[in-house]
Amino acid sequence: MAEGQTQNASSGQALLYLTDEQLRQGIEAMFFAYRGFTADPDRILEGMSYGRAHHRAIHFIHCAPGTTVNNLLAILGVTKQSLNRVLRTLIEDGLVTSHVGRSDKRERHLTLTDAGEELEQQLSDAQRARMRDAYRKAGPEAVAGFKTVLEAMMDDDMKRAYHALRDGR
Amino acid sequence: MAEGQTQNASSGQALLYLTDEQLRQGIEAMFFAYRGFTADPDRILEGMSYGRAHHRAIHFIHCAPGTTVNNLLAILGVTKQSLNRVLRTLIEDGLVTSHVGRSDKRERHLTLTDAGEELEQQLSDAQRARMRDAYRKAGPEAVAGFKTVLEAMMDDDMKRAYHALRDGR
DNA sequence: TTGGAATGTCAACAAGACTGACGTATTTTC
DNA sequence: GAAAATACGTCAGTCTTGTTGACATTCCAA
Repeated sequence: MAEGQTQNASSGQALLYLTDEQLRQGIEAMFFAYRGFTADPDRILEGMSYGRAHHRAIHFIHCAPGTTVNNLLAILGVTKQSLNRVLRTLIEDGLVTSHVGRSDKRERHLTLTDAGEELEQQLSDAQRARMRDAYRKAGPEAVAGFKTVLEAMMDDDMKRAYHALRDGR
Repeated sequence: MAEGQTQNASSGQALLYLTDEQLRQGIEAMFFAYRGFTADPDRILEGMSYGRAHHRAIHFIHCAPGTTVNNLLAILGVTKQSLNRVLRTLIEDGLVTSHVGRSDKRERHLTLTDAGEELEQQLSDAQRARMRDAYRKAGPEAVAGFKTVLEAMMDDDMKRAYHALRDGR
């Protein structure tokens, strides 16, 4: 408790950015920013019987076409039952296709159809537009810092997933 | 569509950080980092019949003791009915007190009890610990950039709420 | 003083997460 | 070749957290 104070007293001016108050500000910034981050795609999705869960699935299938269900599960961090509900509707609606694996026939490889790609574009255009504005306002140094801190906040296995996606492109 | 390309071609090297690929990376970083951000409090809350919604309410009541339900509503961005369910359990369990307003008897003023403050400490200690680690790893310049970008991502009314909280302390 | 606006509560419902159990096909291991 | 492990799908039930709609109370202004 009162770790901020301890930090503060023991290490002087240089670590002022680690006070409890500064951390609390960061926490709140994270909360409000995440709301903005999801607001635009949510708006698009609402009224078309899809939600944020569908968006996430579409996003990562787009990034890693032909990925397996298990793979997607690990990235999204949900149960297969939960993912299955989402995938089923996406497949029924013709946005995603599921192909039996060639080498391992137990696996299902997921890909976006043309309609799926179209929706993905629509959603990520909206999300990127906000991101681009924020990046432009903040400038390249701020963006570099932004990514550094975000990466430091991740759990190790998420960091792995993050890098796997990055390097896979 | 393909705005990233346009940007790229039209403005040369200086704006390379605004390519679609860079933006996509930022989006994914935001997704994975938010998971880490909520993981520790979630772990504490699980099994005590509370969830993230309770955490959020407790957090902001702690920051602005005596705040009204309406006020909290605006900050959290949910419906009053949704907040009410959460508040009711917190009040029943003796973590929050609700006092009828003196000047305006329609209002309820919310405060944390000692037990509420205790839980708040426990939760925010966990969340701050992760934040502090991330901050320390990233360094002060990165943290400054982090906050700049997050603020630029917020909607205007969230930005207002964010600053109101900051300045109120 | 009366009608509209604001504040908050109760009830019912939906999305999306979870667990647990089970079935099937396929691959791997012994 | 039989047994165990893996990958996937599904049914059923629960929980949290969001939503609307209806309603009571209180305040304020015409």
